[in-house]
Amino acid sequence: MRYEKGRRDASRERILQAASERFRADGIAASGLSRVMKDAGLTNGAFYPHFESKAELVRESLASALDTQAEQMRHILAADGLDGLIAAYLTPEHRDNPQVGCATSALAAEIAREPQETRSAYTERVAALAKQVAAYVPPQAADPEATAMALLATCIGTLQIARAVDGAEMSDRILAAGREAARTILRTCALPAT
Amino acid sequence: MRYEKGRRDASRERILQAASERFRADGIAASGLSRVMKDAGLTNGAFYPHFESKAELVRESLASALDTQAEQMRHILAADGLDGLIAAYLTPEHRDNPQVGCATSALAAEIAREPQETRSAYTERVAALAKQVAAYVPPQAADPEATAMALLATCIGTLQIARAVDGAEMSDRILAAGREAARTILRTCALPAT
DNA sequence: TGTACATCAGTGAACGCGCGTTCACTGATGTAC
DNA sequence: TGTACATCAGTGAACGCGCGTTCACTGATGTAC
Repeated sequence: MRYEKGRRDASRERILQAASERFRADGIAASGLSRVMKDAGLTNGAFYPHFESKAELVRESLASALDTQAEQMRHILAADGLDGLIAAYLTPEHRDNPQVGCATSALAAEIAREPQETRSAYTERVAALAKQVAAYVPPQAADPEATAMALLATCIGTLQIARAVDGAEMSDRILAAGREAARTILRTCALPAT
Repeated sequence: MRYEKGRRDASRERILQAASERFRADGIAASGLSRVMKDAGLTNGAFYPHFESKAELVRESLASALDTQAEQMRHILAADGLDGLIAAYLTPEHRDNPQVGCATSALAAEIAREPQETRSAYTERVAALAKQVAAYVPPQAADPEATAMALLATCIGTLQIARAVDGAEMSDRILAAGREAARTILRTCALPAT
């Protein structure tokens, strides 16, 4: 090794972290590689020894963001269950900091336009997330994974609309309505079927 | 008039229509004006006599798409109520044709990054849509507009995840879970409070 | 009715810029002796 | 322990390209007489 052992890996990690934040903040298409590399403390040309294309960076940084998110959710669920997850997800803080928030909320529409390999990596992780959440859904639910998926969808849709509207008051009301709806889904799946 | 009366307006309308479809299909940042103008059957240079910037086109075409959507929803609600709306929104057809579908599902994250004027135009229309939907929410609901908003959020989040994942089977299951959750929100808001 | 003119929506080439990508080169470090 | 060398992560200029935007010009049409 001509540089300290692990330097290459550390650089790669910094690029991934910078990219995943930049993409969530500004969108994938609107984010240039030069800016990402600058955020990572490197220059343009150092990109290609680490990744073969922007598409690969998108796939890897998305996977990394989703893995981090899964771990954070695991802690929240273990500590405070689904009510804790809803309360932590649908907050003004999460709304106002997309760059460190849920990748699906920030990027879902762009992920849908990515190549199959990226969408496949995304799908695996969403399925795993749903399984994780499903473990905390009341056991009386007919289909815990479907309930988990719907709960996530409600949270994601709510956060996106809360981000898109202008006016703090309306945005806060949207968050509150989303929290209420998410809890409703939870409460109702535990009731006897009608 | 040197050209047929109304020709200018017709061109403007074609540009707006082409833009709103292109943006929903490929995203705002990833869509070039040259391509939009070509879709509209015009050349590059004809853009600026109609709009002062891409930002203005985004604002106008988004407003146009949302107005069209509001009218379509009005018809669906009048004919089949909220169950009809849920059934029409969370379909494979809507999922597979974003270019003519809900602008929020296709563009929410990008709208959040637009200038205040655009977000304000968006907010007005979302509020109007929520009012429209709220009129069909069971009158026992504590806050019909909040329920309407949450219903829309659930539909939007579900459609986005269904578009982002790969694998038709999983995507179809997500749509089904979303339909179920949306109906749950509706049914439950009509129950006496716990 | 026929002709000359004024109008202006639309044309298409060009601007500077940042994009994703390539590549010849640098220079800090570990290794060999 | 000191010196010469090999390595390779990173540098930074350059590539062609499409972006948003500008502008001198065209030519089909309505109007004036």
